[in-house]
Amino acid sequence: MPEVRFWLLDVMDAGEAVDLWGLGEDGRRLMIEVPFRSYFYLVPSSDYVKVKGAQEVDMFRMGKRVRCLRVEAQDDPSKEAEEMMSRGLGDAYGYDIRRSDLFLISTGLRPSAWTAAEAERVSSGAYDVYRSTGPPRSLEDRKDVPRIRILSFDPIYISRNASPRPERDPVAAVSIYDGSSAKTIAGDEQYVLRSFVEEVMRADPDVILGFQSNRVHWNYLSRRAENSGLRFSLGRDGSEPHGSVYGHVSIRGRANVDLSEFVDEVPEVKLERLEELSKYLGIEAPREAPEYFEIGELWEKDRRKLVEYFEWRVRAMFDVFSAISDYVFNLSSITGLPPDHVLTAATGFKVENYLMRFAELEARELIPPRKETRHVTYQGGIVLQPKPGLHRGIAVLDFKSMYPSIIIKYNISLETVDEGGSLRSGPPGFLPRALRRLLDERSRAREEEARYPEGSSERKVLDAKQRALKRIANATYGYTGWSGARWYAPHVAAAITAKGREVISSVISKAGEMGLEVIYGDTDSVFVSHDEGKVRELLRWVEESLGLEVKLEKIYRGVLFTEAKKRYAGITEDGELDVVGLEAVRGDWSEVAKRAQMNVLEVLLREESPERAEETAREWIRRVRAGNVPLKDLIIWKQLTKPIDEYEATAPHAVVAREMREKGWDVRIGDKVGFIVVKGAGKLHERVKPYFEVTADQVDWDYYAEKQVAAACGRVLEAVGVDESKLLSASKGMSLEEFFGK
DNA sequence: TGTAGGCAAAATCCATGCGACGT
DNA sequence: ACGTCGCATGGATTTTGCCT
Repeated sequence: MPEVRFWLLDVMDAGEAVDLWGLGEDGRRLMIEVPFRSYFYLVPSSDYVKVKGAQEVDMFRMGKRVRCLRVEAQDDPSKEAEEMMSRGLGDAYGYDIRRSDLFLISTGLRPSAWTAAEAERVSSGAYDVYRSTGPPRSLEDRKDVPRIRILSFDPIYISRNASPRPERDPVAAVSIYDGSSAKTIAGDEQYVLRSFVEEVMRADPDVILGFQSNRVHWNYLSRRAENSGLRFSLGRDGSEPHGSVYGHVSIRGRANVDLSEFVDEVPEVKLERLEELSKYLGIEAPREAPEYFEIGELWEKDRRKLVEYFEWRVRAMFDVFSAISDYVFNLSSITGLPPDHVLTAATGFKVENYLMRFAELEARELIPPRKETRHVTYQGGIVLQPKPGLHRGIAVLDFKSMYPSIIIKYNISLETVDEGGSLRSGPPGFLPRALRRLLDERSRAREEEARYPEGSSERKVLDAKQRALKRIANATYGYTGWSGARWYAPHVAAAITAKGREVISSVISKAGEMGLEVIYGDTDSVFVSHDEGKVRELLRWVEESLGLEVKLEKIYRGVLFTEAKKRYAGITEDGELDVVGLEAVRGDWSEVAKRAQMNVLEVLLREESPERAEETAREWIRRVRAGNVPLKDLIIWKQLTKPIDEYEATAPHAVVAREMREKGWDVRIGDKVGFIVVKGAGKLHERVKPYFEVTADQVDWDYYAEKQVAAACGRVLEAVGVDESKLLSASKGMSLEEFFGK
């Protein structure tokens, strides 16, 4: 029988079989049908329990060997397993895993990686169809990525002074880009939608890129297509996009990637906009991008400019994808989640999918069913009270991957921690073994990476791989404390943090004994006076007596602390400024306050002149009082974290969101609401307006001077003995009213 | 379809107390 | 003498977004 080799793109449930979609070695696209039956394990309640057709197998439960029955499901494994349990036949495992997931978990096939299968060709057309004649297997050693065809798209909807709504507003145009030239299909809506479908079928992409496509566009376009009686055939087999589990949209035979979801992987990007993401990745973005509320107007007044912008967007999506695709594909093959699902899936599910694969394929550990469990909190890391002021010559030491290392070193796992929290000795547990594999693979990737020349594509791929492995390893501790996890184990999470507190405490005491001054510390880090010899000795001591790796992360020429934990700013020997936790790095402060604070910190740390820093702050306050700041620097962005009507307190951003909703703007959970504070009486929430409605004469400049700029600057100046009130009073200058009022 | 806990800060909420005022 | 209205005050609560 001939063997077909292909790069696995997606898996689809097909009743008695699963359909594997892939890119063939010969460059042709293909679909292979593989027969597959769902199955689950039953730990029988007694030796007399028999299940027809079931196979006896040895598995492990919490590290203990158990005899199990592997039961092939006739139809619905959940129903059949639950029925057996209710009849008292035993406990069932692995019955609530989606078929396509179970297929990947049990066969060890990896999406976004090479696969081989014995198969016969059934038909040949736009893509080849095969039927497998033997079990497919993963080609673990093959690491190249085939040439992938990509198409990006971005639709333009038209509505005036409100968000477009699919039941009302038509699709005016769709910009697309296939790597050669961007174009925009415009005209009558029927024509636009039909041409879009034709373009997709003609380009036949493996990956379709969009921004907010899962949340907005597929639903919008599908509804408009339905509305005009058009079949929206975008799948390789001509099927329409369909809602998959949890808000993700599936397009058969292609990977539907919503790039906006990548923002969750990058905490540095504070606003979920293509411009922000592009800038972060070093992709050129237009200096003045139109905002969503201007689109309707621009379509009427300056269509050329609008189209130019949308064509920039589809090209930028291409660039974004080429910057992140190695990472996405690696994350996909490590976790076993298909490339279009892996960004949509929350962290916990990424970890869980990896653990399930490890459980079934390597540990032979039974996979517990997901159940609703009450959330239990437990104690976390130690945070030291910082010594306030400006310190010179400070070394920052931190543990390398502290929690993963602790889990492995102290063998902390479900099998080794009892409910009381005490540790038992025993063979390496499930969690440590699963982590060990991730970390070993990561070291291998890093070693291999070093063998390739800087800038080579191999190096880039391996770097993406090691980052993806680190991401999963670091999230594993948190996973054990997540009440939604299959392997939810708060006592295990608590044992991990307890060990963490123990080791960091011993480092702190040792540093003190050695005569190093400890300035601050948080969870896995300590800030100490930088005495080179002693620091080196301390590092050696930690590695020898604790068996954990600590590194000299940074040396600050100067570092500034206030009395607050988790907030500081430092300057390194080579003049690089770090700002941590302070307003300047927060997404919910106005740009003017952030810039002013950053400016003050620069003067404080670079010039070490509190006087000049104070003067800098005064200048900013004067500028703001004079109203000499562009409006966009006054916007305060806050995320809507729940439905507008569920807020117990009258939060300013919720008030603005409600107002926007009433005017027809689509404001949803997760959206960031931008507002500006305007003049007026009463509470703050009575003086806020959507940022795009505010004019300069309405702005409450005093609010920005006092509650934003002075507050942010005062916070850092307080560390060098300058009082915020002094900052305000001296620069305020008495108004005439105040003067005569006295 | 939610990795975790620890933390700062702002705005709002709410109980409390005080004085002024009317009956 | 008593009730209550308005207002200030200060602590508790709500909310967000950061750090590791």
